[in-house]
Amino acid sequence: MTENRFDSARADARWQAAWADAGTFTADSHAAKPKSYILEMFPYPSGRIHMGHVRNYTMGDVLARYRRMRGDEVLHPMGWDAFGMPAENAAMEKGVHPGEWTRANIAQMKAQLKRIGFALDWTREFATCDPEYYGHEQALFLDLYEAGLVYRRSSSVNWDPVDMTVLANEQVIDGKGWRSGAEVEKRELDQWFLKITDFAEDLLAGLDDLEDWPDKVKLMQENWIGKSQGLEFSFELSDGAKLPVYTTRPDTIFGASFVAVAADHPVAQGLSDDPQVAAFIEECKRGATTAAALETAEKLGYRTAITARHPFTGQALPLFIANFVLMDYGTGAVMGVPGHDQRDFEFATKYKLPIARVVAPDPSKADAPFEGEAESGDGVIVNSDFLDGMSVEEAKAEVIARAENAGWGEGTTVWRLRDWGVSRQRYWGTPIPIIHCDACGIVPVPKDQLPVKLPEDVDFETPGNPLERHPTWKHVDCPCCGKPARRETDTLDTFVDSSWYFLRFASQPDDRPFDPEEIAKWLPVQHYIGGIEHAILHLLYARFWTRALAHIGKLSVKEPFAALFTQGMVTHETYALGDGSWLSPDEVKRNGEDYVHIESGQPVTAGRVVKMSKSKKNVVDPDRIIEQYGADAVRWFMLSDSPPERDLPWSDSGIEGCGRFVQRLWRLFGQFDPSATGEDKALLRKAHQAIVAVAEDIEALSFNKAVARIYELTGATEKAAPSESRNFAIRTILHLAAPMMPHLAEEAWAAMGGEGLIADAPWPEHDPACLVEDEVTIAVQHKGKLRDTLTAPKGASKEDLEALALASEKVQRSLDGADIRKVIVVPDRLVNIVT
RNA sequence: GCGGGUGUGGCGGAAUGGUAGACGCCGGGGACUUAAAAUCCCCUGAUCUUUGAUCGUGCGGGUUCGAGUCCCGCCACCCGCACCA
Repeated sequence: MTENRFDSARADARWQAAWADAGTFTADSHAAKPKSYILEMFPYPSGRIHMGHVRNYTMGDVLARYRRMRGDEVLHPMGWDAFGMPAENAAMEKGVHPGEWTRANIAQMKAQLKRIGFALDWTREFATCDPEYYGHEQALFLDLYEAGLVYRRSSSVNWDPVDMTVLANEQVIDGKGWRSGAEVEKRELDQWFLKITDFAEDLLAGLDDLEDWPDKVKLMQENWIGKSQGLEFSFELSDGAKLPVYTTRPDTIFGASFVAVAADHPVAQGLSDDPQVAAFIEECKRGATTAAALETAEKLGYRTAITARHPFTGQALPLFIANFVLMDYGTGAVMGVPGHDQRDFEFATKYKLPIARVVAPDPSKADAPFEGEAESGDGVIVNSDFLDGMSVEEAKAEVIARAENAGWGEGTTVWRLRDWGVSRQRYWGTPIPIIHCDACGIVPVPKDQLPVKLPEDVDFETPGNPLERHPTWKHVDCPCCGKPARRETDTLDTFVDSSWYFLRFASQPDDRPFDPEEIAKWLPVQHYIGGIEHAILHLLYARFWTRALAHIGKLSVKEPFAALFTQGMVTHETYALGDGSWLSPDEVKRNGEDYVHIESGQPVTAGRVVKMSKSKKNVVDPDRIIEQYGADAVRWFMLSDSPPERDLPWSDSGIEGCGRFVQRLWRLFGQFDPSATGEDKALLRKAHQAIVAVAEDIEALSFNKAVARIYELTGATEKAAPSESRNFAIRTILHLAAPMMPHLAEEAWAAMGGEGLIADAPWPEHDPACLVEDEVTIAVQHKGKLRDTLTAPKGASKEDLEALALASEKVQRSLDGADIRKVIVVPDRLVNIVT
């Protein structure tokens, strides 16, 4: 009696061991083959692999296995983004050392990944918390420091009062910390910065070359970098001072009716002895923090006694302190042109300031009134002296030219992008390799003393930075003068760790961070796959870091990721009890149309389908599913149905279907019959068509379509009678499905007596001659509707097709004797009869 | 507010301007079985006067012999940014 069920538990383990023993997926930098670097964003070792990881890594895995079948030497590595706050939180909550906690999580998650059978090169695995890794990172930091791309300054920072740490602008969402969700405060601290702004222009221009990045991501980066061009010029103030302002609309300068500065602008601060001014400044600080408040915030101003002299008309414009002017953009001061800027319009309306028109649709409408809002669109300049009649663009250039000639202003570019603050007042991160000496100032740690290792004996009893409190760690002798000095106790933002890990995967010498020549063999990454949530932060930093290293001659590549793919999330229905508490899918059962709580029998409300998250309890544990259905069924599910960029709704019946299909294929593979003879031309054609189509689909990352093709070919093959062609079709399915269901494929390959591992077998060749159809189905339309379908020989003439169509009984009935005005024939496709 | 995306059966989704709904899931019917599981077969957009016809891809127009697809104007939802001068 033959076993006719595929035993996934046995097969999964067997083939995972076989790949590991053979070193199948170990990448060889010296191989003569073409190289493919397939990379998925490495995970934070939070404790367990979740379905989102499984989906992400399955996509990369299919690509990696496919590229191997296509003859490439593939680098498909995995590692751990291992520094970060959760480890410290665990330390505080459970009294376990962050390193210990992290290592245990890594061990667990690695075992989980292995059970899914990913084609990973584990020989290159590392964690960013390995001293070897962060030691090299410290060396790179010092390289950038020497190149002048790192600096320290006191600055107002975003302080997260819950996590007790500094956040980058990018980590503040709606005025709240991205992790803790706590309201962010402002604090003055000495901080380390990376000069990402030096590369603003280049980072922006580089986006144009990233053809295989989603437009959405490029646009988000473009907006984040925020280039704007305009005029910076100074107003002479009535108190004799000069006030620099920045405007992108110098063409509207004759429409200026006031000048405004930010509440924290020096001019405003200079007036703060006046209690009214001080009170207004306080009010501004209180108001504008959250997005919700900003949306409805009224434009508020305080009119000072100072006036500003208009550079052309000499008119005295009132100077306001205004709540809508931002200190950290441009110069922190603006000229107010109410007619052509909505904020200025609202402000002028409230404070009864003149609203002049200086741009009009055409010169005859120079005095047209405004209809309740500013007009920021294009037009012709009016009421503006020498600018009258010019276009907006001409006028901009003219004003800039005159300002530059007269010396009171110049054309400038202003960026939204800020330098990257990398200091974190945290223990579990890469120590910044700097020593502070009272005599010598800031002294880099000599490279031969790297890595600066984190001390192991730390306590997490009190919030804040344990490095600061450590009894000995920060006390060192100055490398310059030998006198007692202090170590920097800040650690690096973990985004630094993930800004170069892809380089270390490609090349990992002991004595330096990487070898540029070896990097050049693999980079840029051919497919980089991860979540859209990294569209700005990680991806911009990685692009910057790579550029910065290229800039100082450490690298020859500038763009790390040739193609980016942002995959959708794995979602699941949510379940809630009447009191609003969430239930996990295990806790509910279906009762007809409704759900009930298994334990209490209470009715359960099925809610929206949203991203799986612990807080909503709508998670499904991959391990449990693998145990039940095997790795291949889970992998297949991750690839089926939803296009990869969209969300994938998890369903129990879906995974059951995948489990059934694994068994169905296993039965079909068992029908491979070496003694069968004869040709089945139609099936042969379908098999060859599938070879072409599945390859195209995989290359386009349309895994859902590749899956559908395999289903189709499977269905056709099952129905076909035994023949040599059928054997070919069976073998074809085996190869096409191998990147997606590798364990089943190996097991069947071995059972069929295939040589070696199917993981090493090439992608099947298609025969173009077999693709050609000899018969085609022709649609016949009349009055724009389908009336009949006919079978005709491929390549039949227009005349023949027309005659065939008119001979159809159904067509004749539809025509009902009407006069035929025109017949349109598309060869091999359709006949459309117009009456 | 600005920018981007999406909208197709009960559900996930297919469809170079050329047979809308491939493929999967759910559902219905049947076969096999003492019974069940498993498996296999058939049906499965809506409506109607059901050998057939009409309607149907968010809504309203348009181009075309022919529109899910192209153009114009809306609507809804999702995502990103947000007082950026």
